[in-house]
Amino acid sequence: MANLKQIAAELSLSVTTVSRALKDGPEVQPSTIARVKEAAKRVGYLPNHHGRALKTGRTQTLTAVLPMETRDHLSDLLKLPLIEGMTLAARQAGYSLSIYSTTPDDDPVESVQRQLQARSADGLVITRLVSADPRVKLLLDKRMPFVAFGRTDMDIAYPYVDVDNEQIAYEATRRLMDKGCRRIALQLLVPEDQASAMRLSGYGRAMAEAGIPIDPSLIGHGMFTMESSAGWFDRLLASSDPPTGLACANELGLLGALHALGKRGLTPGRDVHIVTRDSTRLARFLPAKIGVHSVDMAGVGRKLIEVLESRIINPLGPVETVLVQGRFEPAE
Amino acid sequence: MANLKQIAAELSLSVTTVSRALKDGPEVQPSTIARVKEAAKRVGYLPNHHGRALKTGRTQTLTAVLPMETRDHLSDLLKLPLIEGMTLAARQAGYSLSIYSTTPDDDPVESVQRQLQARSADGLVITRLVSADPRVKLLLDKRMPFVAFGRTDMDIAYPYVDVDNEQIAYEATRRLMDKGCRRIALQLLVPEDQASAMRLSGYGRAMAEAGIPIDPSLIGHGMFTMESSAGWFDRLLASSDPPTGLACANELGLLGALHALGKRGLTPGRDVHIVTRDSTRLARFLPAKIGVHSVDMAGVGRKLIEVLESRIINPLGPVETVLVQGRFEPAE
DNA sequence: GCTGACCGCCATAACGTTACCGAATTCGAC
DNA sequence: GTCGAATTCGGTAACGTTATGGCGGTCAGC
Repeated sequence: MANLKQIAAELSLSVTTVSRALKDGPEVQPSTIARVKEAAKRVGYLPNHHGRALKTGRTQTLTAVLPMETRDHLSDLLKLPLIEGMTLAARQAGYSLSIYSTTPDDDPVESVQRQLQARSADGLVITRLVSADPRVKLLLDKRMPFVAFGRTDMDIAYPYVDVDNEQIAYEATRRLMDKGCRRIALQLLVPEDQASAMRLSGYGRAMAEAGIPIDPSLIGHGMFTMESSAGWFDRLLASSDPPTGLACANELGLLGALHALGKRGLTPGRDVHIVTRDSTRLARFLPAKIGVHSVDMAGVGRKLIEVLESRIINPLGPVETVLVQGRFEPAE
Repeated sequence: MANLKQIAAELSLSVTTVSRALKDGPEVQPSTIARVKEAAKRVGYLPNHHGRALKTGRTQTLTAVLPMETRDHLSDLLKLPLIEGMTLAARQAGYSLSIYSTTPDDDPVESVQRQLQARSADGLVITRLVSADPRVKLLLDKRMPFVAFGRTDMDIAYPYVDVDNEQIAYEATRRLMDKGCRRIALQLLVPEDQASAMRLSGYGRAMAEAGIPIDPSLIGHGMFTMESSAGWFDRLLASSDPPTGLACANELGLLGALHALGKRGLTPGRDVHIVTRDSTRLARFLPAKIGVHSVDMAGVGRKLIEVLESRIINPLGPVETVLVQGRFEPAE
């Protein structure tokens, strides 16, 4: 409703001067700036987002592309603190955050293409990277500021924030070994997923150090729902040589595994040792002996926005990369 | 990059004609429409969001104001399917969804004021309504299309989607009674919260029907974290006349309660009967006997967007209100 | 053959903002 | 007293889109 023209008319100034005064332009007399700001406050002026965006080409919005693992909205719970961390940080930096959820039916590359063409965001957050993720090259080519949550194994420099999945998986495996486990099961998401690859790598490193050969049948893929985790772990428990330790992919994987254990009357921490990621602090509240490590996902969200923002401000600056460590609960 | 002017120049048409052709304007020859559309596809034309918004006053974005219960990102988990349901429905309707997270420090009314002044959204989703919510009147006055997730007890017509908390709490309480419980504890969020008020009402109705007087000491407020729930329930269990049944506020409340039970070596389903809401399907996977009922939060999200959309299209149309029922797991 | 209706298209203006250039005034310096 | 520089402001144009009035041409009706 209130716009520059109205303020200008009221103060007998030009629109240009009002615009400049509101951003403390050096070409405007201090007394005029004060008058303009007072009037702007009085009429409740807020700059029109679209007028500004049209003129400057910058939109003051960021878009996060977040994949849903399944069609029926059973997503990894750590997304919630991630979203909340991102929106708060974005707001603080003067941006608004748009969420673009994609289903497994959506092509990830096409989703990014859409965002590129619509150019309605100043920057993009992409997640769930795969080993040779074509989106990275695409966004770099098109010079669209972005930050990745996750890494690729490509030999290109690009800004990312990632969790040190390799180290986390290594430590998780070591913890299970400390409990005496030698047959250790590992939950992963999709094999192409870089985070899963890193976790497998950390798992492999710990196993190699201990001189334990890796049994592929103990490694489960597609563990993003409680159902798949429960079914998979149930089959493992029924095998002739069941695992004595388990490293879960996330809270959902944990709950599925607990379900399978409960069905068989087994007790976690006694019959099978379990370590899980727990960014929602859910696992540590369960009345069961479970080793937990957590990653501050809200912090990751904030960091993502920070990196993205500095990328937007200075697209040619140094490429920031952040590697976030997990925090393990002290072993009892 | 590609805009109407380029297409017009390429086809030796006017910008006006191209614009009309792309929306199948009746004033344009069918053959011209075909030519324009072909060219648009070829150059990868997508309408500039801000140019259109500036001209038409409509932005094609919706904003959902979502409060975080605590400062440290431990929010009610049902928000995740809610967000996913909303973004998908919004995308399908041609809108993008912006998330505006608020902390407990933010004033809810001021948050809405901000959105109003910035007028960068065509519609608003507000949540966590209180009994006499000033936001409803404010938005109605300013003629900003909105939909509420939750209700007030004000005597004004406004569009909302709500969960039938009264009925759910009634049924939950009845279930606990069927198990033989008479001392039934109830978890609520903030007392001003309308959802909590409804749950208290349904609880009261069931108790009255059974002729059981209500013991205020069994009703806990502020149960949005696992910690608060655990502490509260632990104190209840330590009392001289501990509860034998518990109706949890949500998954977090449940986990807190389970924690308190576990600490004392008590077993849910035997020592204390528990019923909980479970929109993430988390509770039913726990290896514990817990009665669960769920609300399809993704469906609620979709419904919210549907109602909001029809509100935007026809602001003077009938006020849609939707009451979503919970679904109880069959009692064993 | 003239009128009027209609079809298909164009030119212009406007949404609110900012970038750019230019103009008016003041002031100090010589 | 003249000149140039600095200060302070205004006018114009442009971002990409759509709404509006209008304009030439065709065609049916009388």
